[in-house]
Amino acid sequence: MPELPEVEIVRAGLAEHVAGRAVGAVEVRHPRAIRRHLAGERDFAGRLAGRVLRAACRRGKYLWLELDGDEAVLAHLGMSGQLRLQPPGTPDEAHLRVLLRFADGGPELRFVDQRTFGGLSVEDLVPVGGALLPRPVAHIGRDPLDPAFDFDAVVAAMRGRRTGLKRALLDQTLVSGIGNIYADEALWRARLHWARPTATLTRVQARAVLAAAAEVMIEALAAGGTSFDALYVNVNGRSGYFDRSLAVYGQDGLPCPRCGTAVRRDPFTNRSSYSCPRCQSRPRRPHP
DNA sequence: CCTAACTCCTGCATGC
DNA sequence: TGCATGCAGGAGTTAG
Repeated sequence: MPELPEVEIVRAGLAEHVAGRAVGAVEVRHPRAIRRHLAGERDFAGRLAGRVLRAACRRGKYLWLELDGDEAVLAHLGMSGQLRLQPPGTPDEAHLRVLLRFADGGPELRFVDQRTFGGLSVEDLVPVGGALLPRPVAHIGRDPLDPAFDFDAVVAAMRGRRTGLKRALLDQTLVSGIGNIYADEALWRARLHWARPTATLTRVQARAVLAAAAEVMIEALAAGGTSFDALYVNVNGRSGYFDRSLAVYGQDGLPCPRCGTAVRRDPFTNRSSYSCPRCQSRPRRPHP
């Protein structure tokens, strides 16, 4: 569910409320939430107790809290994960999966996840291309909001792919942080069709869609993220309101804000793509 | 090597 | 009302 802006808002909340605090008792309420921590529940809880959480970091949709000693608690929210701060004693949320208490007795950190696609794990930090990343994040590309994001290199790599443009935007090894919502919004802003073969893009077009992705995600960040329901909230349980600013995503049949043509929904890899049929003309030879 | 379908879950809206 | 179906903001795994 959450894409870069939503994950960044959560990261900022963790930096403000959790960084510098020592972990106390940890409770794993659902084993699936730590399935990527191969050593199991006891190891997970034991490894965290007494450790101080340092900086809150992010790459794409992954976020992590550095621990002393080249390790980190890695979190991925999947489709429905939330990290929330709650006063001790707050009743369990319906889908509470992991509970982190702190030695100072202050607000607890709770991982809540309806669909259990997300999870937590403790990982080694490894150097990758000038960054220090949790091992499972080593293959994830930089995101367009990263100061070190290399537009020229990504443009070249994208044009070398034999796939459709939206598939490329969603490939987290090429460019990270973009999900189904912001891919559709970036394509609309750049007036490009989701099935456009990446190999036929000009450099200017490829750069434009990446710039549009950066732009729309910065705007969403400023609006507190996109939320259609209670499934996305920040660490304090508040929703964002960027959904009011979406041009095409979820706007099937509604007028395109630019030309008034009805927005169309197409099936796309068992999900949906939303686009304006007039602004985003279908390529002569669309990528299947 | 690269690309794409499949798969893991729960809950909700929709239609018969 | 009850039940089946499809769909939802993700990504690792596997098959080709």
